[in-house]
Amino acid sequence: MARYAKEHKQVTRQRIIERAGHRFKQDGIDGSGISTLMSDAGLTNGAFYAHFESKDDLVAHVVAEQLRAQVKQYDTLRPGREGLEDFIRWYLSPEHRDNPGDGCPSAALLDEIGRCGDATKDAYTDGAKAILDELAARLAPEDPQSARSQAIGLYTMAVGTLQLSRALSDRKFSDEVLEQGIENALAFAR
Amino acid sequence: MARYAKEHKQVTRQRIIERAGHRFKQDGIDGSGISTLMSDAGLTNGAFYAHFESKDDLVAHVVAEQLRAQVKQYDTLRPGREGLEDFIRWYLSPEHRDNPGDGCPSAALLDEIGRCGDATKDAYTDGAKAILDELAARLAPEDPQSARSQAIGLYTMAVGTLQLSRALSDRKFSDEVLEQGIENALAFAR
DNA sequence: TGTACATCAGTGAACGCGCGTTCACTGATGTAC
DNA sequence: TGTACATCAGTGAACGCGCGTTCACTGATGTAC
Repeated sequence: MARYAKEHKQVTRQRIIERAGHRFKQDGIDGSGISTLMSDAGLTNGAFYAHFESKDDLVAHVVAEQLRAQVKQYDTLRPGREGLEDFIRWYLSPEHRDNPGDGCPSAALLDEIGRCGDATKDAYTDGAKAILDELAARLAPEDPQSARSQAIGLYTMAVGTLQLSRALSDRKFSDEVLEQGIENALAFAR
Repeated sequence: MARYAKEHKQVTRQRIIERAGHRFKQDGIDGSGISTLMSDAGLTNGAFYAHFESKDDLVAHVVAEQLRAQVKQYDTLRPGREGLEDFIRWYLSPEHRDNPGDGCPSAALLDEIGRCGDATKDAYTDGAKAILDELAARLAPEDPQSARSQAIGLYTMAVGTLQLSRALSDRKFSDEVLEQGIENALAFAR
């Protein structure tokens, strides 16, 4: 092995975290083994413990990173309520439904996170607060209290709708759920 | 072993399915092994394959049974919209949040079901249709089209809210999510 | 009425496998002299 | 300038364990004679 630049190990660690995010969202946390995760990052299983204390430790960092990425994604939207509509239409699209690995971590992993340890739940809690703040700021900057409530309703409805659409084997029904979900979310955000 | 009445094996099978429902909702599907499931039903691991073809086969039957039970539960509510309010207040209660094993299968397992095979998704799809029909009938019997859309919004928001509350390690924040969720759901169902 | 046998729900040990984790080792590089 | 050594990210085999699954067996009962 070559002797690398100072930031090399950090870069590798970041790559593991990002690829693991994709894998977890696709196959679930319990459904993703260390060997697969390391192979996704172009490494072998043995190197894992040079980067993380345990699988739980990785999971907590992945969850934090995933929610951070989702907040960042909001910056690419149009400002204010229009951006919120963009978000809803992207979130409840068939493309998002069919590509969980590239999508929202909450939709892919929320019930599994509920069964994780404190470190992971702490990471999720921090991320969720940031996401709800971001949504609330776009909903009603002048009335923080009702905006917060509305943000919770909007986000939970979006997450639940996408999860439901993914659990349905009837394609037409699944499409209908997404379409009605967009109407519901747009109406709720109004 | 005693020689049993004709329905004995069916009764045992049903017991396995019901206890497995509780276990799955508590520990996840991937998180529940055959030995544990059989021990929950008062049996040993070897008997499993006299009742089910495979774990997947059990999962599909458990999902079907769980949603059937949830539809049945609606019969215990007051009729019409009032019953819907009872449902929302029960669904988004701290008791429900803290006892996933006795609660809603969608909140506990929805994203995992999305990663299951066709048999399980088929079972979920049938059950979800029945639940949405039940909710829609209570929302607006006179306008089936908008009632269906509203039912989808109400159910997905309830599921997403409960999941979110379970994933938060901050108790106060979790309580707040439930309380705002009740307000959101009641407003949405109106 | 008594005995040999068929039934069959359930037992429990074993199968190969992949899990999370550990560890002795590799080998390309920078550094010391 | 050349050589011996320290560094350290990464390798890959191995650990014990629990997974889903298989199977020879058990033993209490009903039935046949």
